[in-house]
Order: sequence, then C-alpha cells, then structure tokens
Amino acid sequence: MELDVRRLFLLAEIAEYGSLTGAAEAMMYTTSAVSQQMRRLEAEAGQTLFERRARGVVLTDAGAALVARAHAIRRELAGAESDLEALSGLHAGTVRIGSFPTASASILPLVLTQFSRQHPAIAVSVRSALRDPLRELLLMRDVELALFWEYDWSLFEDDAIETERLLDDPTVLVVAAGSEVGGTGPVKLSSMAGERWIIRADGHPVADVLTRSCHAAGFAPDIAYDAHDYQEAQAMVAAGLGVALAPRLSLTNLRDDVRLVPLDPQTPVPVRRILMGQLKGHQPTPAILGFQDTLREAARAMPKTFSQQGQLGSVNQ
Amino acid sequence: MELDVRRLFLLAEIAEYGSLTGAAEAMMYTTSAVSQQMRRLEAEAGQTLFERRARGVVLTDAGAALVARAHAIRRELAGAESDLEALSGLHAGTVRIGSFPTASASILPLVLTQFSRQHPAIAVSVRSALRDPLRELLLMRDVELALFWEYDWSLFEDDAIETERLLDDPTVLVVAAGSEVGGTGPVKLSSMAGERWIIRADGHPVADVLTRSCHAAGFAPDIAYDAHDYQEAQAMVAAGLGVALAPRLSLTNLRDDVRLVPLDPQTPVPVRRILMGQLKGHQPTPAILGFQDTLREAARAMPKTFSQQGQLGSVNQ
DNA sequence: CAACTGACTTAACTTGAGCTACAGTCAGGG
DNA sequence: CCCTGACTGTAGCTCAAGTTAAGTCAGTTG
Repeated sequence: MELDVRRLFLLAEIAEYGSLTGAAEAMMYTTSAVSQQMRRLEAEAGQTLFERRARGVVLTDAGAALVARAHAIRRELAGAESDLEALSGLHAGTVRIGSFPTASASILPLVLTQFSRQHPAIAVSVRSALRDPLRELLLMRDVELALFWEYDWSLFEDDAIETERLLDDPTVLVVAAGSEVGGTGPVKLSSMAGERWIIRADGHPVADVLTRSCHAAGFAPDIAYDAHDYQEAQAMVAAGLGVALAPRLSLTNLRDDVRLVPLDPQTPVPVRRILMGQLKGHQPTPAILGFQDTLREAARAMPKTFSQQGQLGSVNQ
Repeated sequence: MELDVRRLFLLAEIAEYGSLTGAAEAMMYTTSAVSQQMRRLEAEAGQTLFERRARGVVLTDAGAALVARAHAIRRELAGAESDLEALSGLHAGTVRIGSFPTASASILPLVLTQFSRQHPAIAVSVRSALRDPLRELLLMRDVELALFWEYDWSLFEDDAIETERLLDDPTVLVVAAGSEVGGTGPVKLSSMAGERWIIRADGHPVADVLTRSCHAAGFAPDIAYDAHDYQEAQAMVAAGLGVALAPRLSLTNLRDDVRLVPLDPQTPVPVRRILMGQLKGHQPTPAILGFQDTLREAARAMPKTFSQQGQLGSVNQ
C-alpha cells in the first residue's frame, strides 16, 4: 500500500472544505486532478475514505483517521522548517573551534563570552593544540574553524586550508618593572645589544624572533635563560635575569613586576599574524559564519584592549 | 522552501548508511538520482545538510534535525497504516444502525451483544423509528444499515435502497394459558371463527393481518379490544378478553399466563419478513460488513431461539 | 608516485505521474 | 423537468525524477 504524503495532505484539504471542488480551488487544481488523486489514495488505503454525496463528500472513519495523521505530519514539517529557521538564525547549532595555547589564553575567552552572549543557544567546543596537530584537526574536520599564527619567515601554508588574517600581534620587549629601559618611549632593538635575554626553550618559534631580530639589529643575543612558557619567562624578567621579546598577545595577564616596552617601528619589528583558517571549499554553517563575525569583531577591538591594559601606547600600526 | 517528504526519507536513508551510494542501493536508485534529490533538498532547506567526505558524508546539525523529523513522519505514516489495518480488521470503527421497535426489542439485543463480543472495539449506535422515518434515516445517511419489515400485501420498496431478506417472522395465535385452543397442535384459523379478538389500535399494520387472514378463512373477526402495544395485548389475552394474532418476534418476552399456538401451515399463514436494508451503491465499510454478518448469523439462529423459549415447535418453514 | 578505487557530481536524455481540458454522469432543488 | 453543483473518466501534455555516461576528487595501494 504505502500511503503517499501529498495525497494525505490533499485529503486533509478535502476534509476542511467538505468537497473535492473546494479542495481543488484551495490548491489551485482542477477537480478532476483531486478526484484522480483520491482514487489512488483510496487504492493505497485499501478502503473508501469518504462517501460521495450530491453536494460534496463526508469522511468515513478511515478518512478521518488519515486526516488526523496528515495533520500530525504537517506539524512535523512545520517543526522541521522551524528547526532550520533556528539553525540559520543562530538560535541553535554547534561550532567546533581549534586554537593554539596563546590564543586560547588571550583573545579566545573574549570571543567566547561575546559569542555566547549574542547566541546563547549555540554550543561551542574548543580544542587547543599546537600548530600541526591543529592543522590536522581541521583537515580531519574535528573542528570547523581554527586559529593559526605565522611570521614572515614561517608562513602558514596549506593548500587545503584557506586563511584570513585576523590580527597583527606585535613583538614587544618585556623588562623588569624597575628597569629604566623604554622610560622615554619606544626603543630601538640595536640599543639593547648589551642586555641578557630570556628565551623560550626547545626551539619554540618565538626563539627565532629574537635571534633574527637581533641579527638584523647587528648583534647576537646573550641568552640568560631558557624558559618553558611565557609565565616562566615573565618571572625570570621580573627576577632581573634579563629582558625578553614576546608577542603582545602572550602577555595578556601581565605580572605587576614587569613592564612592556614597544619597539621602535622605524626598525623592522617582527609581527606575529593571527589567522583564522577553515577547509577550502567547505561550506560554513550559519553558526560558523556567526562565530567568524564575532572573531573578526574581537580582533578589531584587540588593540584597544591592549592599550586599556596600560603600559603600551598604540602598539599596533 | 516547502520541504519534500520523500526527499526527507531519502536523507534519513543516507544518514543510516553514511553515504549516498549506500542509500541509493537500499532504495534501488542510482547514486546520481540520490545526489540530485539531495541537491534539491538542500535548496529547499536553504542550507547544507551534510558534509561531503572522501568516503561518504556526515550530517550537519541541520541534516540531523531533518532526519529526526523524517523519522517522526515515518512513525506517523506507520501509525496511519495501522489505523487502516485496525479499521479493516474490525479493531476500530463505528456502525450506525436503524431499527423498528419490535426488532429493537427482540433480535437486535442478541445481535448487539454478539457483535460487541466479537468486535469490542467497534462502536455501535442504534436509532429506533417507524418504517418511514427509518427509510428517511437511511436515505439521509444518518444510519448505514436499517432493519425493515414487509408483508406480502405491503412490500417494502424503495429504489434507492437495496434489501436482503433476513428472517421470516411467522404470525402466531396468542391465547390465555388456561385456554384449550391448540391443545392438540397447530390450529386452523377457520376453527377460530367464534372467538373474540384483541387487535392493535390506530390502524397498526398487524391489524391488517387479522382482518385479511380471517377474511381468507371465511369469517369477520369480532373485535374485543384495541390495544396500543403488544404488552397490552398480551395482558388482555391473559385476562380472557379474547385471543390475538401477533408476529412471533413481538412476543420475545412472553407472560406466564399466555400461550402461543402455531397456525396450521396447510392454510396460508401470514408471514412478516424482516429485511436488512442499505443504500444502493453505497460501499459498506468493513465494520458494516461485519455487522451484517452478525445479523445474518443471528437471523439464522432465531428459529432455534424461538423453540428454546418453548410453546412452539418448528415455527419457521 | 602513478594507478586504482570508491564516492560524489554534472549533463543529457527518458519516462511516467500528475496535471489540464473537456465531456460525461448523477442527485437535488426551483 | 431542466438546471446546477459536484464527482468521474479520457486523452494528452509537461516536468520532475529517474537513468546513463562521463567526469572529478581524495584516499589507498602496488
């Protein structure tokens, strides 16, 4: 048998108007079409669905039962449409984001609170990982969007991933609070040749920043300490072991006993670019699009956030 | 937008198999057909419903929502089919019956109890009326089936109603319990010429039976009393005012102080035929068909019922 | 790393379900 | 008794939903 849903809807229409002709007018069909469809439906149902009277028709028990089912199906369809509505209107949905540790500790919290305030019904999950595992998460579709970083000399490139530049994260100098360095404003790196340096251990990419920058400024840095994270580096700077170069974003929660000094923009200042990446040709869901908007928004506001946190004037160009 | 239900089902199939190809095989389509249908469905939905991977597809939130709705609709359809099943298997439904007073008081109670024992889920409603109003009920479709009666000289005829003879209801003689009439078996009406008679008043059709029968037997009956119903007539017979002729069915609950005497079948005995009538060309519902079966069954068993109630031997031919 | 495989897409073509137009048929109502 | 309103039947057209065939693309395998 296998009842056809369109015919059930037509039957419901007939029930409403009490005649095939009425239903036909409502549906913009001819009466004949309705009659033919109902013949089929009765064949599918295996029984008479309405009695033909001289002025219209009246449902049998079977017809009435099918009309009730038709209404239930209509409700489901309406529900389906409102589901879609909710998803496209960001009243429902999920996003899965990948991020690297520094971003997770700085810009991302802002973005997450902002986003969940704007779209409280959308569930966000974040996975934090280093650059290559992160790329892998994206390629494996374990996340739909990921944050990456790059320097001029180590560009992020993957021909399956398209990126958008979110924000420039400038390199700044971290000095002990009591230090006189930068008391008069931005400093030239070349003037720091005599300092000792705190560096990130294990060939961390930011170590590159120091060696390259100093090389460009015409000296080789004197390494005082290999720190394993930015907190440790800050602590060593505070302790007076030396000064450090660090991306501004990594310094979101700054110790009281250290101070940031901008580098003189006259000389080339290494900039870490923060990128937002997604799979190429991967149609983003409405929820992802919304999340991207919030990300861009937050990135645009970031320089202001930096300056509100004091210590630095306009760090970003 | 207006989502198409068949496509939703196809999507559910895809969800189940995890690939268009799998769904295509299950539905005996080509992959191409499935792909085209899904393109349409996505257009209807206004968003991507699944991500294309190298080995199959995985649903987006929107896709998953639609699949859930598809399952709900499937359940409704299954429910609709089981509704139909119930109605055709007489596990559901209604019948509306019309009947005349004598039948309502005799054969109908048996039929109703029998039917509701066989098909407890079917609701029966009975409307009782005299012959012409009853015909009207049937023509107006206020009942789907009605019981009628006829005598040879007043046949029930209506070219919009088709009838089926259910049962012959013989005319019998009602005498006081102490009477000697019929002590030796069936009596000839002609031998009753000297009796006084109890008759139904107001030109009730059964009055015809008496006058015609007596006329045929060669005498005119001496009317002792005009009764308004069969109970009153029985009471008068019991009181010794006279004897009466009555259709056997009208005497289902017989007083202790009256007795039934069969008429000698050698001479023409007026017989009331009980008919079952329905609108011509009116497709009966399964429930009606079932009720008709029970009616025929009860009618066939009626003569036995008569004889079990004693007094009369084989009344029916 | 080239060829293979499995899965989705696209284009062109085919087919039949589902319309329309139109010509009944049938039952009530003036 | 014809007229009207409503359902039915037939013939034909149209377009949606299939198929076939020829890609494309991403993993996998020899």
